[in-house]
Amino acid sequence: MEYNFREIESKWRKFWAENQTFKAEDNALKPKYYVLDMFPYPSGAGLHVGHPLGYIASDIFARYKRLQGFNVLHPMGYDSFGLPAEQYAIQTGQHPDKTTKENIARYREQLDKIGFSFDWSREVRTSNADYYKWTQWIFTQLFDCWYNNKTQKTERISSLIHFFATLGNSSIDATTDCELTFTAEEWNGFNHEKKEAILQQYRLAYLADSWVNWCPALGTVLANDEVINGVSERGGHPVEQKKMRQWSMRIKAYAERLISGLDGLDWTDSIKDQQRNWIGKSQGCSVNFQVEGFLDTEKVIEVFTTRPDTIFGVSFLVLAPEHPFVATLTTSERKDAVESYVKASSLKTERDRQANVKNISGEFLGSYAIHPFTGEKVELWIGDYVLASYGTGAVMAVPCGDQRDWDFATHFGLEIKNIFKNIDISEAAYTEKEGVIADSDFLSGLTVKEAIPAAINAIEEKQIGKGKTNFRLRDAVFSRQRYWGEPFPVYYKDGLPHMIDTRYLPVVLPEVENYLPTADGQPPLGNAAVWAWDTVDNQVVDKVNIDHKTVFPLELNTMPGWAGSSWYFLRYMDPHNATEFVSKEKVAYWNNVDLYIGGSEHATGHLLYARFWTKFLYDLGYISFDEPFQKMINQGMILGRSSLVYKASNMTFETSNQTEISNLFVSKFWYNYLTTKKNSKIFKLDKDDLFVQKMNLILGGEIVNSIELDSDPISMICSPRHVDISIVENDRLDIEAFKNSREEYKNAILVLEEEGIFVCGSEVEKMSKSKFNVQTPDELVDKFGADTLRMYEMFLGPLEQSKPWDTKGINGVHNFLRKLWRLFHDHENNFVVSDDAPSNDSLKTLHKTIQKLSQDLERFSFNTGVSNFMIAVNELSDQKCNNRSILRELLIMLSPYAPHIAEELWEKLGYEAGSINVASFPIFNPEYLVESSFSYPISFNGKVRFSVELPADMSREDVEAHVLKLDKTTQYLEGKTPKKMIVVPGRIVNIVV
RNA sequence: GCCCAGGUGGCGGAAUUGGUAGACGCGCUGGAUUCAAAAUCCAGUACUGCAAGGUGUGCGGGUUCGAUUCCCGCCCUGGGUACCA
Repeated sequence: MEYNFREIESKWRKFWAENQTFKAEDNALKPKYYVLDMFPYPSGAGLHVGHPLGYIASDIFARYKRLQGFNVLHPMGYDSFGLPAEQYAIQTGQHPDKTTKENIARYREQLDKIGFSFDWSREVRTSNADYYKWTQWIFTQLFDCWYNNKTQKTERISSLIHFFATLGNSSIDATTDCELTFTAEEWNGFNHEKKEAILQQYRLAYLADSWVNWCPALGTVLANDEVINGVSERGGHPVEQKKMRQWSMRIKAYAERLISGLDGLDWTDSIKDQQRNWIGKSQGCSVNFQVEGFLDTEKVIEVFTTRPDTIFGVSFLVLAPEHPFVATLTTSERKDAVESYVKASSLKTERDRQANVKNISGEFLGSYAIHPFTGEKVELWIGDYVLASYGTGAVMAVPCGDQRDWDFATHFGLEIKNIFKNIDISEAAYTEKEGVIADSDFLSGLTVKEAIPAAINAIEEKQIGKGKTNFRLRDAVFSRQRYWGEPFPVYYKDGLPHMIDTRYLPVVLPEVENYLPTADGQPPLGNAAVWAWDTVDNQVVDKVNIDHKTVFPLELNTMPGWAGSSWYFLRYMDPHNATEFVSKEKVAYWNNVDLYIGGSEHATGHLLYARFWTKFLYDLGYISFDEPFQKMINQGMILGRSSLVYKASNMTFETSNQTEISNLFVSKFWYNYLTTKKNSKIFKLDKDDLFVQKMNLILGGEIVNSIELDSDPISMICSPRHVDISIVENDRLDIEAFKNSREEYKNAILVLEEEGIFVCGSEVEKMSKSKFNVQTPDELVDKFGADTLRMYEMFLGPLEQSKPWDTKGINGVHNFLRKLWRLFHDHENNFVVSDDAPSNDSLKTLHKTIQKLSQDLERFSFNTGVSNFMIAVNELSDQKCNNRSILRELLIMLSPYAPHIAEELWEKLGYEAGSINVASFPIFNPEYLVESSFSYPISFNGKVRFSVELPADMSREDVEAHVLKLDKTTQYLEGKTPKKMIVVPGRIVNIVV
């Protein structure tokens, strides 16, 4: 074999590992470049060809940056806590740590085969105690901080206590749930419990009773981004709302910075938009409505609106059914109806509420609010289209300007005031934010844009509300009722949470006998015997020692999956630091991630949480930047191409000797044939029909007389069945393998095509085990080599696009590498290169390639990069070029894409092994591309007719004169005089007739 | 519904500031080599037409000497989101 990729690739993998070729030095002399792949969860299924797509791209870029003289940090590790390992543990009784390690080993084996230039000395695993020690540490820091809105900065809780003790809380602008106002004297008079309860409402990590997404099937709480359409992201189980005491993260505090920070990031608009929508900033104003019959200032209904300009269009107010005032504001006549409505909506899950968007429902409370400007009575309603958890849980309904209010008003026959000048609202609300306001006292005649600030002014002057910004973003629930996650460094004393001193971290995950919740419904950690905190010896001790004096119960929840992944990119900079989560020097040198590659599915989860923690750590001065990922590329999904066989169904065979015909599979041609028959309403196939004849041929006699096709238009003549793609090649089924693949296929009758082959149908869909369309990288590496796989995955198309996987083209890429090999070898596979001066053609090919390749790499266009290598090798082969100086440069450029073959040939060229990784990327010299002549396309009215070779430096005027004199020009002019002539030197000539 | 991305041969895709649409690869057709096959090499391959030519980048308009590229309207596919006041 000439190009022995198996030998070459194993040789260099070994070399790289032994020589630690890709170890990144924490060296401040070279400029740094940080290339990171999104943290993988090591699933039991291993990698399929879709997974390494991004890794290959980032690896190419990392290697390219090394060639440019950068000190490259390109690490890999595992997000190794998580649900699947735990569920597997529940099923099999195996410790998740064991199965996780096995999965990681398999991942590593698969990754190693592809030749990535990861610095494995920096590997991190979130489930390692020396990693989660620092996750716990960060949690304690969050607990110890609050957010100052005035300075837009995180501060230590001690500064807040100082404020409280000297000024009370009324002058503090903090992100808080605290509604109580107190003076310094009052604060100083509070007992410890009361103080701590108040502080909880300020802490960034806080314990609170909150409505959570409870998933009974998984037995745990889920974050908002883990719930998709009312079911769990993992497993698709129903989710309901439940009030539970949970740890939460006050991410809301950072909402403004999380939105504005997006502007400086080099991410796709689509991800930025997703984050913006998720955070959901809306600017508006709060307005207080007095309630009729209540002088008590406590009974004021506060609403939030983004359209204060429509305040004179208010015709009723709607409260959420959960609004605290509902019971008191309901009159006795309306009591029964309102109570049953409140009860009915409390029983609805969030999903039901979402599903019934079209179903308008609500009840009149019987009481009235007072319009703050007109003094008119305004009906009070409840309706479940108003959400308790957003804004104030109450809205001022303006049916003329809001479609939901319009629908509600129309449904219940409520008044619809029109406050828009010359706008018809009889069919629908007018929701555009433009136009002129009418019938609105001091706002009349103003445009919407003028009226909004004018209304806010008036509202503020009247002291019935103020301009306000609301966010849709909710605080993130941080507790999970699971075993396989980071334990909280928290014990409980008198019902209050206390942090374990950071000196004693990590608090190591205890052993349990089983991974299910306890009989009394506690999380799995409730099963642990040794799970109490001894505040004297500062260690975890047996629960029997709990005395609530010096030994206390520990937290039973664990942290969610996103805890460990919110800061892992920092740990890679300093993975073995035992005294800090990352040293200041190292974080200052490496800074944030220059290039982050991963899927877009983390848009509102990981990518938001990691930004939040980064801003937090930045505020505290631990790190020197407040955005973690400067540039991000989201690779598209690789879809599987499934193969289908067609099982005959809904066909009735009329046979001469009662032969039972079942288990019949037809090839693609016959599938199309039968479908066409049915579609043209031919339901009976006679003896002279092609398919009947074919059947008799197979059965060996005149057995089938006719076939009846089911005439029901819905029924399918043949039902497609997935077959394993490993027994199909180029859509051709391996019939033997098919029959042996399943018991029921043993006696299958196959109706083949003319050529005696069985052709499968195909479908492009997500890669999954159940569709038998999973392609693992391992098989392809075995068959073609890692270099071929790397280049082929890149060759498929633009990185960001999702595309179907199809191995059809892989031969083309493999042939390219063999052709490259032949450039360096003669027919007998002897290594032969020439030291002669290269030809001008070869220099031109080389420099054209340098130019295109650099441009392609800079814009992450890896697919065109591969094409350019192919073009270069084709041209050099045609030129019979084997010049060392040309091939050397070509190899350097190729080494990021196909590192193994590049190393091998580099060594053969006589350079030091491994040194191609630190060679210099060739410099483009435009002189080699200078052409003496240019072939001008000559077009008439924009249509190209012919071309003519002219000197490249010919002036515009000369080109024009020359072209006009040509016979062909005269021919195409057909006797007419040109109106205008456009000459773009070096580009085109266009003659307008 | 709203937001975002995309729509180019038989297929994956290319065309970087508006300038020869279909690079490169697959597949297919024909040929060379071979006892034969694989591999390799050569030629062809958008559609239509015998040809000259005509038509072509989802559809309909527009700007321009010239549009896959810019503008307006629409259709389709994929992703996100969903009573957010």
